[in-house]
Amino acid sequence: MDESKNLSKVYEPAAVEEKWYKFWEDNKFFQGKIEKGKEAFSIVMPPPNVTGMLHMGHAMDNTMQDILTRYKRMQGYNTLWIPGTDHAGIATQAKVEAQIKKEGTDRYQLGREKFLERVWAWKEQYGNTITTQLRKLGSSCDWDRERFTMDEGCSKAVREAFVRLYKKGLIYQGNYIVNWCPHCHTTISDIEVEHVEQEGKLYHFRYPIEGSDEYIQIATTRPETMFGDTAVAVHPEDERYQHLIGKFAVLPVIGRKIPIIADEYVEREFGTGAVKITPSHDVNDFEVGKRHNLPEVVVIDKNGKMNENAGPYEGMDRYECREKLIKDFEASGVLVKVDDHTNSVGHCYRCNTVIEPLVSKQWFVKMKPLAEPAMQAAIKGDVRFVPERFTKIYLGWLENIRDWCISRQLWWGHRIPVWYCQDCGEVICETTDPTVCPKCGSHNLQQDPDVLDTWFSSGLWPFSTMGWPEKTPEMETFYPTSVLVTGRDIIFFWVARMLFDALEFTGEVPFKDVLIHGLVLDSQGRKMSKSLGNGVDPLQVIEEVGADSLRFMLITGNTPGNDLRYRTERLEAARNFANKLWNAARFSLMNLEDYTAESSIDPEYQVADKWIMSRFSAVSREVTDLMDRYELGEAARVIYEFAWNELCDWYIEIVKPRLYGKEIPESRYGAQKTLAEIMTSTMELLHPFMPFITEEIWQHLPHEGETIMLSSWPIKDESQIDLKINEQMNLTIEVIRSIRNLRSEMNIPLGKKIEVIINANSKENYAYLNDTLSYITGLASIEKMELKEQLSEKPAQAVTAVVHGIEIYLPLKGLVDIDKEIARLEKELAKMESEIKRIEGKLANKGFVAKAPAEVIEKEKEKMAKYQASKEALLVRLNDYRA
RNA sequence: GGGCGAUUAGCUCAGUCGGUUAGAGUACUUGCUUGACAUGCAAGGGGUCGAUGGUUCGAGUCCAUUAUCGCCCACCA
Repeated sequence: MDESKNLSKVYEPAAVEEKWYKFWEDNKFFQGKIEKGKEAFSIVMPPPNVTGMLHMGHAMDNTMQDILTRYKRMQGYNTLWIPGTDHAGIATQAKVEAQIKKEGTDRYQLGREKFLERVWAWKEQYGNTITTQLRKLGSSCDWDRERFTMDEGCSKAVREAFVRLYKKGLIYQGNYIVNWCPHCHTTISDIEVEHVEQEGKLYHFRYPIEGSDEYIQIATTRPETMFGDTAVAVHPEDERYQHLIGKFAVLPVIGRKIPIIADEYVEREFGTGAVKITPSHDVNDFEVGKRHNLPEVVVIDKNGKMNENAGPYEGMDRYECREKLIKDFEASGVLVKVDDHTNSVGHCYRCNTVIEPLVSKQWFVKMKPLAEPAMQAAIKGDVRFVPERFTKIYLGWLENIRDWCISRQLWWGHRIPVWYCQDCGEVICETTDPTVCPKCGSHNLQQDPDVLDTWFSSGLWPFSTMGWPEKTPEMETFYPTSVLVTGRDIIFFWVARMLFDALEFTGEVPFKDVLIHGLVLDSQGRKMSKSLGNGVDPLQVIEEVGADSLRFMLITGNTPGNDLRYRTERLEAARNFANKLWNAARFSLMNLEDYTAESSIDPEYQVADKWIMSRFSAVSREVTDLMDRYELGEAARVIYEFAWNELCDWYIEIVKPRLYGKEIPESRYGAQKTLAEIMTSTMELLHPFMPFITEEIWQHLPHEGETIMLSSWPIKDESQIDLKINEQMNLTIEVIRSIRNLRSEMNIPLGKKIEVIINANSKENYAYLNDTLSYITGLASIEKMELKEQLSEKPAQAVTAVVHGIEIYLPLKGLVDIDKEIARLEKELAKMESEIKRIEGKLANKGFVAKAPAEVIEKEKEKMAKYQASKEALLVRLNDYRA
């Protein structure tokens, strides 16, 4: 163990953090134990992408989880925090595809098997990056239970879940309109589509009516889809078009006949009131098409290019086609006019390509039956969102949910466990790979080429990580988990899906509380993003100021659900706090070198000792309450203020003379004992927030046990809160402040010793101050002090301050400017009078006296008495001067 | 088109059940090489809590209206 003398003046986190993390991990302190009869606390980590890097969002999310986990662990819960990573289908595959592109090849040339080998190799190479980074942050998760969404167990869970849903009829295959990303070359689900308002054009075309000279004018934002038109729709009650319903329009260029139909979906006021219907490339048109049995003509292929149905435009990119078409139609007179028009266009959330809605054969999860129990769980309160307002957002989403398209045309992911018999067409879906068709006996089976949406496996995460579908000890001990901590941006993607999956497969909610936090924004309030280049790297920050400071910065001043701006000033404040703690520890250790917990000396405890212990009791209780309500930012603030203001600025300053001087061993020993205890307890209270520095300091201090992380949460008995002592110290502090203030106003530097006369003006105050006189002389740098219960003769040449009726005189022979002094006292008097007037008004208010709680009234009366006493003292002094 | 959040000191933000003289960090002013810490100490200045109306003995806090900014959701071509 280091000697305190060797502690550097400035805290150096790097070595300390590495040392302790290794110590904790090597000793398996993070491990969740399979124990019966001990209350469990469990969290599953939202799995970061396996090839990802730790960003500020992760740092905040995991700091919150770690704080809760460490807190509960110290409270004696059997604690488990399961870490893990997500295979992140599209993102990871895209990275590897980019890599092999540089080698001049692509996945199709490579083939499925070879390509997957490359992805696994990539995963092996980069998969540890983020878990290493999470360790640097101090995350106390159980690494022995680390999981990966594509490991054997999780894959088994995915398979089981799919088969169960399939057999229940909740997974089905069908030809529907889906969101296709022409760049990622796969379908994506509705929530993976980001709608962006865009300035676009509204093109008006005229289609000739068959067998007539008439035209029908339609308006569209997507001219190129006209080759897929299979009808023109008008509102059934639209008088303008009554005579055309049932007739046919003729598509320009290709000359195909399409019916004019009536459907209430059409808004008469919009455009021309006539809509071209393209069932295979528009979600609404798809619905209309279903209602009217319209054929579906696909005209845009999976690369976003026009196909053979686009006649002369075949092979063109969809936007190229649009341009060409407009030019051609302008010439041929089909184009009537072009209006400016803003509309919302769907983009792929991964690559930002404009989504092409198209009809294709995909797998879907039927949502209504799953959504209902998931909604009920929130309504009944089985699951609770913090802050509560997110319940409404969650419910709103589930209420309007549409079926979930889960098949992805990727290779990296869980392959859909469905086989098709090539001979009889039988569809086989089982938990074990089939080798023979149960219907025709054929061995010619082929597995569905697609993989599942990454979020399909994420939804199972809270229980797949615990070994479901097996009845594992983990499931029995730790499931359902206690709380889920996550960002509000993935409530739909993830939280909702875990809820309906858990209810379906385990019959229980997967977690009781959902703690939602906001985003970490840059200093200007913008989202941190790669493209903006405004992201701050948490690892660099850790390197510079340490993980503790980063954690503290991410937690303080943050409210659940709200965004947090990253500002270097705040980080510096956190770093300064760490340094402050460090130096308080240095001070303590310097003065505890000869300290032993057991001694023949009888400790003498003074007011300050009792006060700091009393304050700690109150603070630890408040912190505990705040933690239990997930008010982590407030809890951190309360500890900060206690440690810096009360402990460092007051207690340590007061206790110095007792520690330095060895003349009264009992007093010194009492101070040592209190200091040792308060420092240790404060480190424990702060440990969940700043695990490294608290461990380092704690280990140097007298302590019991191997590690601070397994010490008991330092909540004190309420009976240790001593209000009388608090009052006495507060009075002492105010007196010291007043004297310091006088010095400052009179320009007397602290170095210069002064003489002070105090007239307590009451028995009680006299007794109080008499007890703490040495603190006053010490902290106000007083050479000669005179304290009287009632001063018979008041000093003539002195400046005066009054606090709670106590008169404080600072004799300054020949230096007192009487006029200035009178002005100063008058100002003070005016202040008192205005306060008195305010309280008088309150107390004169019949309603207040009748309805306010007794203690509130009592408080007001006490204040009144104090102000009155001060006022009178001031008046007397003023009269002396005026006389 | 709906919903949510924010609006408090120059700046960035806390303020939970309505009840001290509304707080912190930072910035600012003044003075300090006080034997833990200048990443520090001491003393200060700085706020009509976005606006209006209401409920209440009492409102930063609750209700209504409204303004500005931000976010989310929604199939008007």
